[in-house]
Amino acid sequence: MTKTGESQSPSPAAAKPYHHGDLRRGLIEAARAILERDGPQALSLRAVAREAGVSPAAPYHHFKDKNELLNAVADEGFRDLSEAMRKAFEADPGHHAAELGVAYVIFARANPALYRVMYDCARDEESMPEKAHEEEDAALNLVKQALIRAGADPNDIVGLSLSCIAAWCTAHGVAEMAGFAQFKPVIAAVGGEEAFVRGLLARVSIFASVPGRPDQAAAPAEAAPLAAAE
Amino acid sequence: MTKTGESQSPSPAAAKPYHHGDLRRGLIEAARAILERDGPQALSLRAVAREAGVSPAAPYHHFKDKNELLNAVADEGFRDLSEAMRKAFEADPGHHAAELGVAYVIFARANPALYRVMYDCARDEESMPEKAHEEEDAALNLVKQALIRAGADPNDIVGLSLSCIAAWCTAHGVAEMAGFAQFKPVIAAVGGEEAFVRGLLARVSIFASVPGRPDQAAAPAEAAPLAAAE
DNA sequence: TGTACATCAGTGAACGCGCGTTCACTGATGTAC
DNA sequence: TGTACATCAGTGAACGCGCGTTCACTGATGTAC
Repeated sequence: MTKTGESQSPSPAAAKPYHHGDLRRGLIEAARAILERDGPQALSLRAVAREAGVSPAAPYHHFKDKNELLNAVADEGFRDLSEAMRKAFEADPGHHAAELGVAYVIFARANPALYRVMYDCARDEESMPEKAHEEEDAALNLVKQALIRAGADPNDIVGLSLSCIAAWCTAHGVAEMAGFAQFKPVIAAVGGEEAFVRGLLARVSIFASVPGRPDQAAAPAEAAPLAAAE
Repeated sequence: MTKTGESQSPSPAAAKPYHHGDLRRGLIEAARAILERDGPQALSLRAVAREAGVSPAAPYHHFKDKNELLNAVADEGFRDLSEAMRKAFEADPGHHAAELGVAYVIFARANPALYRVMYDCARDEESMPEKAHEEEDAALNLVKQALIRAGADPNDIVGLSLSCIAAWCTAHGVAEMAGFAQFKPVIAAVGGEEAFVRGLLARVSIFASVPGRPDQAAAPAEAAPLAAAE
């Protein structure tokens, strides 16, 4: 972790020094570059080293193994996602859950391969770094705040958890499927992907009876606001 | 595709004949066994051949390459999923969309590795077999029927499509995330996974205005700007 | 019914590949004196 | 300020592995006569 580079060498940095300076950082960035360019299945340790311009053994001075590098990448992803959601939350005076959902999906769609790595890390939780868990919790907390603000009962712990989880699941589903080619016509019809995503998030109520109202589920009027929307 | 086996040989089948009888079938079943037992990343062509008790080259008499085998497996998965949804639909006198969602999630949760293969096939659609597309369409049609039955406007093509897609996305999200370890406490609190899934599907309305009822639930104001936004 | 033969579904050895990881090493850094 | 040296971050060659795929082959099947 020696901060070299500018401290000693006045050379124009063109000389590709033996020491990298901050290879840990460089490797994570290389990994993200590969994800963006070639997708998740191209993300091997060797490819990352190659991308960073370093020998295949070099990463082992910074990460125990491939998994640890993956975790670091996912970790950073969760931080970025959480940050994006926080910004959206603060930018919306009403602090609506929907804005959090949109921010979530937009992030995932802008970084699909990274998102997939994050998801894979989240799934087998034993390997999940605690930092990522914290970011996840922070994001979920925003959702909880939004729901309470919208009138959810803060004392109904289980109900509130269910609502947060449901929101998360829906956002995940939309994030993963929004890019499906077969949706292109609909996306075009509603005027672009963000409108599409907002439209989807706005109508997940199809499954639900109104919470706290056991009567009726997918009510007749459902389609009406939809039709009006476009 | 020669139907051998029982037609000629009265032997007790213990003798492991040179010809398999229906290796294509056997390979697909072997693949599903591997998926169930070892997960998706264990699914190599060689492993499938091994599982089927056959040399690594044998599958090439039945599938052009690994991808074609994968497609066949996904294809069968889509058929099974569609079938499960159809059954649930017919078993429910009210033909509710929620029952379709539950059936979807239960299938995916019961066959997580298979579901993942199916999803991967669905995502890069160019490799998607048309048979699978048909099954998908059939399943989506059930959802559409359920929504229309619940009062959706059959003439609002785009709105109906959006609703179906939203339902599908939500089911996908729930299916993929229901197994997350961090949800275990909530699952226990609501009395098991099916109750959990039903609870989630029942409250996806958090993103939405209440169908046909602008009051209540997820803040009235929230839905309005959303709907207006598109 | 019996035999010759084309067809087909298997075998098993081999190919080249990229992978994760280890190893002994070496070049650069920065600190103690 | 100058020098000796411990520390650390790199190298590059090598390991064993399992993979997808190809190849020349051979054993079994079923059909034509």
